[in-house]
Amino acid sequence: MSVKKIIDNLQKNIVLSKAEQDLLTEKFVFKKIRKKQFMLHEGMLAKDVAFVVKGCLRSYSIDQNGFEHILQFAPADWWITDMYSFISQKESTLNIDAILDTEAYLLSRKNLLALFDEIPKLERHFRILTENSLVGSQKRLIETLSLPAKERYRNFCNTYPTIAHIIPQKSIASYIGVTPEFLSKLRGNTGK
Amino acid sequence: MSVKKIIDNLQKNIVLSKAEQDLLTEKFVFKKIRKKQFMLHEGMLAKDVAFVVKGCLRSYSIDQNGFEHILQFAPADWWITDMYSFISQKESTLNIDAILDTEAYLLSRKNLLALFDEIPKLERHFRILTENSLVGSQKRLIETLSLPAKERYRNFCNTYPTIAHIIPQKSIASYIGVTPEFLSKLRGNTGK
DNA sequence: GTAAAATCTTAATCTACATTAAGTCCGTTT
DNA sequence: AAACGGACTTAATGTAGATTAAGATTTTAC
Repeated sequence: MSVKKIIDNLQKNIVLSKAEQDLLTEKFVFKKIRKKQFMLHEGMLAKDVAFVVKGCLRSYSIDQNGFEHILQFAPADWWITDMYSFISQKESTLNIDAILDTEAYLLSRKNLLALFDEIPKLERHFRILTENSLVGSQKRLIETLSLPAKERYRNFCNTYPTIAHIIPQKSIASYIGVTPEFLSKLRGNTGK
Repeated sequence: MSVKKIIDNLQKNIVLSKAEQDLLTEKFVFKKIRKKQFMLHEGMLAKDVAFVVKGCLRSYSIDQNGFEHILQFAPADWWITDMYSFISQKESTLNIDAILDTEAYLLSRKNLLALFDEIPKLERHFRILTENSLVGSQKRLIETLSLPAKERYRNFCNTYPTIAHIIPQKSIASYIGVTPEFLSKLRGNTGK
């Protein structure tokens, strides 16, 4: 079963006994999310964090003018949620939906916090996970402030090689912060 | 002594016994960093994380064209380091220097990791700290992608009310991602 | 399998912000 | 107190990327 993928992910940072592995896996709920279906709607509470084993989810906000801005893609082996809502349990500002047919394991905030107390070293894994997310977010922020669109596109392709040629280009445009028309022009130039 | 400020900061998320407080505080090193002095140079290792008790530090990168991009300000009660270098112990991509005469307590990576093992609940505090930083970084990323410069300036003033009128305007411009000339024009419009 | 809808491309025009440059107002240094 | 460099302003000109619009191509739905 693909529960193993979660265990493998956790064991990147910590070692878990068989008993601990069992305790963990029974808290995850398997779910299929078909293309265009939502895992989280803006204004709801982010009850769960998802670990994707197949397909791809994305998180995004919608601005005053109705434009989407994609914060994160989550292909296989990535974690995704609305961190703000998940940790504060206040209304989310993000939407999360599937851009491909997706399979994921969901873990509720309540169960995660309970697991932190039952398996203290689990807290280490999620601290490290969050540290790495922070570094990634800061790196992207600096890039957004300092690099022109063409290089941000190149960086996107390096960060998400597995989905760069599968997902719609307008999603990539929304992620790197340009219009689909402009991205189309950029790609036309280089022929890539 | 101002060590108390660190303890107060930590006790926002966890409760510490007197013994634990003592164990902690002896690991922190007090340091004065005068205006324009560096705490970290690009290419060095970020050995320490700093907790600022007075003044203000900033972290920033310098792009290919020599322009500065400020990632974070750290006035009193804020933590600051180059997270990438601090957690990976690879060469930093950021500089950290003082924009005001500053007093801070430094904690080395080595001592922090030792403390995580000696006081497991400390890991919780830093997980939560990192979670909040991540939420802040993601919020700013979305804002950078979706809001015009004028509103990003307003948001800066809300995030850093204590320093908005003390630090040079060119620093604010570098943080919100515009030239000093354009920020000057923005401010001229509203008279603020 | 075909119609409708969504996505992608191309091109003309427009705008938020950058660049350049010149001048003003500091706070420091000597 | 003069001289200096750094910070801020103003204004003319330049440009990366937005907007609008129209057609071409691919995907989805029935």
